[in-house]
Amino acid sequence: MVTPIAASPRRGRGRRSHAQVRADILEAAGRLLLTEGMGAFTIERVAAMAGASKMTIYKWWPSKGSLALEGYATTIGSTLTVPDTGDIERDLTTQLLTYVHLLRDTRAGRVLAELIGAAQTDAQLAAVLHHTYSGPRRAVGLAALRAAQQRGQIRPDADPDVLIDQLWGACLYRQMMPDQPLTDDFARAVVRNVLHGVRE
Amino acid sequence: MVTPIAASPRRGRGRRSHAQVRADILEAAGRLLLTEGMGAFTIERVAAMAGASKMTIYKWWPSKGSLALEGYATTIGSTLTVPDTGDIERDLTTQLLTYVHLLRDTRAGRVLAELIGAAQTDAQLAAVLHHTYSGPRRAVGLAALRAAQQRGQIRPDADPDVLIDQLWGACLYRQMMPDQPLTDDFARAVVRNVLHGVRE
DNA sequence: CCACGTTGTGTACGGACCGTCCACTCGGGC
DNA sequence: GCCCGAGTGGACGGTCCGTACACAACGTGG
Repeated sequence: MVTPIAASPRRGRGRRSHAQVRADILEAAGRLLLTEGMGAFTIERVAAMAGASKMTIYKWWPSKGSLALEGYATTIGSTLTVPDTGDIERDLTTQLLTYVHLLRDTRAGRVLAELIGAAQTDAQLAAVLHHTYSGPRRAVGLAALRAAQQRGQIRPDADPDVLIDQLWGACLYRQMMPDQPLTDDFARAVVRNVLHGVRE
Repeated sequence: MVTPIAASPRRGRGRRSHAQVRADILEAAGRLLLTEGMGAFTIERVAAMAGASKMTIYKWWPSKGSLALEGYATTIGSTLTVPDTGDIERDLTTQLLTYVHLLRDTRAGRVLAELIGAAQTDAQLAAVLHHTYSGPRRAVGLAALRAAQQRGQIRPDADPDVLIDQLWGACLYRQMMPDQPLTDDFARAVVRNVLHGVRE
């Protein structure tokens, strides 16, 4: 038996409201995910923690992955900082440092890698992940890059989408395939390289 | 019941040699992995396909992931092409195009993403993956980049390790987080950007 | 004010795998 | 030719999946 999270003692075997049950389940999902990671994330355990029935969960979430991601999004929230100082190098560095900090220093970073990993064998999760996470993230970066192109700070023939992959993708790669440490200097170097080039 | 792969009919319930059993298991593992993917990869199914006992597998491989990866490596083999024309841009492009081709056009690409995904929740697999895959891969790229630095084609203050992540990492990111297609032009643009920079 | 439909709960089920254990049986080394 | 190491079949308890069914509260319409 796992300790239920319901703050107020469950009334008899009564019935919580639609919204309340949903909220309890999502909170339990987020908590389990952040404390024990995706490897221990199980629908049965979420149900037990939320004091809910598995049936209820299966009724509202199509897959384990989608529940996990929604629980993640609910408890973490997405803090997409969008600095715009007019200096693209400065702004990109700020954004990437924030991203590196998230990946390296918070539980959310670990969990994000695990979610992306799980999405490789869970098409459901992959789709939700695209809508919820990578889509918005990419959009924010694209906006900054396109604005810089308008201002003439970035060559007009450069494809902003490619840059996104070279910036954020590089960081995520270090997180998921860690032969090398993910440091602040790495983030700065990534921005510098792609802006100025390394060719002699 | 799954069709056993043993070419020669199993003799009674006799015993194959150490090496033979190992080989049969690895072949079965590789085949299962490439045909059905990591989602369907199960020790019990590998054992059934190889006509072996689960015990034997557990005796030699510490985790499901390590068996999967070794099966993968055995049947795919690693074809690390190392062109060296003296022109770093040309060589990097060649290497990356080969990589993109592997990721996009072969089953091995899909499986590789699934393996890296699984490694996010399987420390065993992560370790083996580092030794078997990402380490060597990085070493090959590093060699090319360092040589180019020696030749004065790349700025001496640029960190080759960072470049690896921006080149290969970017491609892998598109494979695992596919909001955008992984094309040949993408590979070429990635190399171009990081060598020449996109700053106006 | 009371029956009723809606909605969630408890409980149980068959199935798939996991990881482990034991009894048996070959084969090759002595 | 005998014996021990190594592999096999089979079975076990455990966890989790996904689903089914009967029942209990709630709130709403008659």
